[in-house]
Amino acid sequence: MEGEQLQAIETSQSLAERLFVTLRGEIVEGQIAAGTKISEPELARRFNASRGSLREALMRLESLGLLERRVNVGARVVELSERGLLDLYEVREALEGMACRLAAQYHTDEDLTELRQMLAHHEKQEGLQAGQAYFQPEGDFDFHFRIVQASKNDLLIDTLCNRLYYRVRMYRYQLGMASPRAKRAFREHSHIIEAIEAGDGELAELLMRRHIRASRNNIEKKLTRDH
Amino acid sequence: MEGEQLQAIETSQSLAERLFVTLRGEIVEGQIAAGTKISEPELARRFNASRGSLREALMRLESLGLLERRVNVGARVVELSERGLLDLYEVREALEGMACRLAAQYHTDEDLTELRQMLAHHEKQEGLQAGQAYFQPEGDFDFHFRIVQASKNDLLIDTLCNRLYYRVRMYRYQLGMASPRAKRAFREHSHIIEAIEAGDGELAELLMRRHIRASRNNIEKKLTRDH
DNA sequence: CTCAACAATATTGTCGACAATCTGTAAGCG
DNA sequence: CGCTTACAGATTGTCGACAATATTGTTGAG
Repeated sequence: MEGEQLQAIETSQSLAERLFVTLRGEIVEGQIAAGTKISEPELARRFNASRGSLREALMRLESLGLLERRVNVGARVVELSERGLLDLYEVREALEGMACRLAAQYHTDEDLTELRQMLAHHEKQEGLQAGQAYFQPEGDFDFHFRIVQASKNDLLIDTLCNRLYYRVRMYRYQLGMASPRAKRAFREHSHIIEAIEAGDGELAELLMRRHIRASRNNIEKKLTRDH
Repeated sequence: MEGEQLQAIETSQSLAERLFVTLRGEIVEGQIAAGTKISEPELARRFNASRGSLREALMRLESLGLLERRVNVGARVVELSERGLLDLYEVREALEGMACRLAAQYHTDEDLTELRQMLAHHEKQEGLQAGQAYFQPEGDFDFHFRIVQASKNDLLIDTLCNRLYYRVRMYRYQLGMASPRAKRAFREHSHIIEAIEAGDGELAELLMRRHIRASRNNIEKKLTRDH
């Protein structure tokens, strides 16, 4: 039994880094199910890596909030809960709202160009979407990602893009929260960009918060329906 | 030359954990200066620990944003910048504002009792404060800490209390940003608690954001004065 | 039959050594 | 004289082995 190859395509920086990226993907996409107990020796053998390198990857995953580690017990993939998802949206509302406020003030011309371009691409895809919102989630993702970049606040960018968003994607993949409100989301995105372009930070923040809260309410409703 | 003892008083969970706590304290308080290059072998010898255990501590410090690590180069204590401090306050404004909104809705009776108690203690100390705002910073800290706890949003609590606040304290210690606006801060704290008690989340958020933004403006003014 | 103490097993925490990579210095060349 | 290139030293990345701890299964007493 051979250890498997882990993405040789990546610019291989360090083994631990590659393990981290690979495992992060598998956890986010659910190939390693939520709540799973992680066995260090087993995973190490699987990738033909030492336990040390693997442990480094695990610790990074922990700092992402994708794993929970307890001393002398081991690591488990984080459990997905309704409460956790709703909490996440509250934090996003606060953070992305601020990102919009800042983006309205500090965005570059390039930021706006890319945002508009993204929106157009978005609209085109939406045209041939008749019930199947397949690529919508990733598109929505790019939009939020790009807005945050425009805020020019490195701490904010890091917190959202390198931390929370992986958790968001994990929930989307595994609880399948693809927004069935694609058309509405598109209009909201459009208005947000306009506010940013107009330099109206206050409005931009308000719209983004309302946008995210609408998603949250949508989820909350769906969850209580399945109760 | 003997390796030094690291807080035996702590409930020793694991060596790496203790190393982490110790180093975190030294970085926050500036005993290990900002921008310092970290030598793994040197620190390992200093604590009579193996490099492996030390590396684990370093990685946790990195995830706190207190260290920056680059592959095959090593770790440096993060550099303190004016921009970094202002960024930090923007994120706090967003997050703690939301914390207040949630606290107004979800706080327990115990939360309110502790907050009021803290405020009273705070007021008493302020009486004998005539220019020396020594303990003020920590008191202010406890207040914000307690508010966040009352939000009952685990992700928000973790992000602020286990991440950002260490960075805040590092800036306070090393750039000495003890608020010279103690009396005013006290009144603002008082009003925030009242809003939370009244269950007025909207007002509580507004007041907290204004409170933090006032601190930020204060800092910004001081920085431009020293230009 | 249930519960508690104990032994066996497996897993995690810690360590020291080796290999890969970077930094700084000095020699060679244009 | 300045720039590139080779070398030496040191540091980081990776590995396998040992010790400490938790978990599981078993046995015996009540």
